[in-house]
Amino acid sequence: MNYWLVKSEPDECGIDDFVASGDKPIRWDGIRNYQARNFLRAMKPGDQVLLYHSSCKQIGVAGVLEVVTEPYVDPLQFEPGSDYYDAKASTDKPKWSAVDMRLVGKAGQVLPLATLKQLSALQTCVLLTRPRLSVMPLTEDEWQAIIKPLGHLQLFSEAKG
DNA sequence: GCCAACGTTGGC
DNA sequence: GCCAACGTTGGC
Repeated sequence: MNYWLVKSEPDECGIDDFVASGDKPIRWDGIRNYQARNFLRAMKPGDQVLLYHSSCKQIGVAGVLEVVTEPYVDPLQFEPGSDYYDAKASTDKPKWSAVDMRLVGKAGQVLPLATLKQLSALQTCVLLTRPRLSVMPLTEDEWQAIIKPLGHLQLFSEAKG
């Protein structure tokens, strides 16, 4: 099993969207960066994923997701109306991939970026060393270092409240 | 293949 | 709104 971190603006797709979706997975699509895509393509069902909220009031880790499908062709690349349409992609030669994820749990509080920056285990973490990458792997040590201070996770049934 | 110009991400 | 850090594009 692998560990990952994905970034999203909560206005686009945040932890509360996963809470609202409950058991039903949400498609993680619209990745249009090759490095991020290549990491996404390495995802397997059962992999654990931290959801990071970016460009918002409370920047930081908001909860835990789980990969539920193998990576598959992102359909948005073929939809001319979509923000994620790619004229150079064809059904013969698709360029971009997506996976489905579902909520594992929502953090009681967002674990802020400022706190992450202080964790010694994260000093070499891709999150802090490589800006602008929206899908990245985490080592088990990095995962543990974030999960601990993240505290109790509300399961989707709880989080719905 | 090089590199300048431009666009995007994302924290502050 | 600003700007640093990148990635992409396109001329040559």
